[in-house]
Amino acid sequence: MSTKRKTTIQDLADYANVSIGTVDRVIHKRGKVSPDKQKKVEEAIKKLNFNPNLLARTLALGQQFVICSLFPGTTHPNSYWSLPKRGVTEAVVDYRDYGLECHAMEYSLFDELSFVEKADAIIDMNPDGVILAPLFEKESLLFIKKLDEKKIPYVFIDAVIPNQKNLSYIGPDLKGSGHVAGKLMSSMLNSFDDILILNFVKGLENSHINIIEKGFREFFSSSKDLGNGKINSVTVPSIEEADITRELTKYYIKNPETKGVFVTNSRAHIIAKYHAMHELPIKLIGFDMLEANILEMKNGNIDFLISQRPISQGAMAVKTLFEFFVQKKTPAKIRHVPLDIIIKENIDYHIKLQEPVNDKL
Amino acid sequence: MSTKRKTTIQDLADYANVSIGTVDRVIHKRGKVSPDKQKKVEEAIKKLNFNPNLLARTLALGQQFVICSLFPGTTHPNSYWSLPKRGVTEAVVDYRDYGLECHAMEYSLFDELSFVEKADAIIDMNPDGVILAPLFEKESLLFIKKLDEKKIPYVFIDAVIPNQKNLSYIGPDLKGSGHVAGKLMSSMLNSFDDILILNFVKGLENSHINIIEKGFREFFSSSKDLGNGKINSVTVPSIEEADITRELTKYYIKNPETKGVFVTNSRAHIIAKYHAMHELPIKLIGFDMLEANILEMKNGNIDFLISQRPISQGAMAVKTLFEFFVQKKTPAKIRHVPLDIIIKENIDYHIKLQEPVNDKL
DNA sequence: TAAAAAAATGTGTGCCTACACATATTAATG
DNA sequence: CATTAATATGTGTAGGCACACATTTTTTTA
Repeated sequence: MSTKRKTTIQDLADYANVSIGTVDRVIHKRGKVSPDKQKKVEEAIKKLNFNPNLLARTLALGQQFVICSLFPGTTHPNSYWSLPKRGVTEAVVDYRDYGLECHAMEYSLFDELSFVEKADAIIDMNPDGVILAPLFEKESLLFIKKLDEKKIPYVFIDAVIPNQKNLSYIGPDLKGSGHVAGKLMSSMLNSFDDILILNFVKGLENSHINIIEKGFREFFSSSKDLGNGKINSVTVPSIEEADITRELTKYYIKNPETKGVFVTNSRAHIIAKYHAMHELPIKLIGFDMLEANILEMKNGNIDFLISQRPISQGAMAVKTLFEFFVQKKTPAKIRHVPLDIIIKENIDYHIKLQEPVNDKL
Repeated sequence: MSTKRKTTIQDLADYANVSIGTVDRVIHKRGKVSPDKQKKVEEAIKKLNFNPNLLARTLALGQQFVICSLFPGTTHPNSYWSLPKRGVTEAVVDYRDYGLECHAMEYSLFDELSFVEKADAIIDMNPDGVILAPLFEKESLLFIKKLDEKKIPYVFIDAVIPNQKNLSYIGPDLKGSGHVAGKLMSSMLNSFDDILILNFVKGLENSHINIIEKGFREFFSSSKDLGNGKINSVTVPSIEEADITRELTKYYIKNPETKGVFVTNSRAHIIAKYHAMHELPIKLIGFDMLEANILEMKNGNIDFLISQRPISQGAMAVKTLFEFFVQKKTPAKIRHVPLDIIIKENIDYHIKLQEPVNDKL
């Protein structure tokens, strides 16, 4: 099956009776072209509908882009942060032939110093772009100040520090995720049922949590028909299962009428197991499709999970930087990922999508 | 920022003390290489971690791929089928430089003959691959028989004819979508509430609808605690608003206790308007993020929409064919898209994702 | 008006691969 | 051992583009 060839610069040159060198100067606005030929070439570009071949261009330029990612380390093999990381890795493969390379750096969520160390290492590496999950706000600010100085573009992922010069933020709308959780909770409960909001503290995640909780409460307060029960929030200053269990027991003994729990991070599975063990018919909503959460959802111990497409986030971040480098595309400053509502009945399709792609060659 | 260059075939040649011609023969298993040099080159590939540059390869081959899509025509500007079409178009742009070209064909959902005509046109065109929405089963079977004869690979999208030689099916799990709808409905209603399943007929969609309805009923029958109310189904043999309204009125007068409606296609917006007009507090679940459905959801007249990522479907189909052509990747035969649960609170994020990408260059 | 300077335009090479073709090496045959 | 056949190996070119450099044309200056 043959079809019309694509227009090349040689075609333009022929049309305008000039050499490809002149065409090239026009295309790249390098000047040194007489006005009449300039016009003629521009006419050719329009008339022949010229689109430069990105492949050939890339090949000719032989450019090399190095980006660094700085994410929290994956404590468990299937923890949340392995997912954005996966998205980055997969996207980098797509752009490998275009000269893109990525160095993945990790810091510990329990150690600000590790963040600083890795950040410095990135600065030393002098990359072309950075993908950053700015969970330590203070340290992140110091880091991006250096990036700004070196004019290295950076993309925030998953979390955001407002009013910075980041190229883009790719992640959830935290308040919106609270709204979604509120709606889902209200659809399962009666308006007078009591609800518990459960926060965990670790590092600087606090500020985020507050916004999620705010959104959740906002949903109920925006309607007089809803949320006539109590909505309490408890913050457990630990992510240890023992600590959580203890706090939970304390709370439930005091508040036996609790009908729904909203866990503002990815650890709903711990609560789910607790509910199952104590045969508590309490509705449960949490975040993220971790292995453990998937299991508890399938066991019927989690009713809704809200997922923020962590893999897509990673892939989008890479794509954003690449398009900025190669095509000078300026992305939207804020790009909220869809908040996927996961239930037992549709979770398998989402898992399938998470699975690595098939064999090569 | 400089970094180690990527390994080229020249590097391999140097390492193995042969010419690039020999390297090429090894890479492409063209034979005519002495065993010792063969081994040496293979060693070089491993040691230098060689990955052929897809860009240079594509450029060198100068290959041209032509695919055709055969979808139902878009009756309204924002109808369902404009979305997969959008996905195809956008993906084709991504692969344009790789020599991919797509001819979009459309048939009328009310005219089998138009399908046959376009199908024949595609056969005449002798494309390298086809993306097909096989909504007319009988005619589709004739079409793919011809495709099989000509060894033209094809991908089913949105709908599937079982047991064919299609490269892949990309679309929803229909029964699963019924399960999801069932779960969502049950979460909103009491177990003894009456439910109406609403089907519309147009063309051969019937068979699909039956499966969706089956899934919906299956969900309720699988639990003794649920679905103790009546679950009736009505099939309206038209998609005209007037006809639908009449049938609905007839039904509601006979069944005033109806508490929930499940519309098995994308026309929930019509029912939504009816409910609003008559002030009926009936829960409503439908499919697909059409403009009209989005509006009614925002108005509060639709509770849940189930979306099957129509844009992704189109994009995935293109990607599948391309990877099959270029990288000989064999896709999974069935790829069910995630069933997105859309509510008023998360619809905006999904709309944003649907919007066309930003400016170029 | 010739020479020098400036501006405009053209040419050639590299990027990496695939493939046709040319050449070199080895094996087989009389 | 010379000759042919078979096999192995090397070379050249195309593909579209960017860029450095060479060459031509025009303008300026003495």
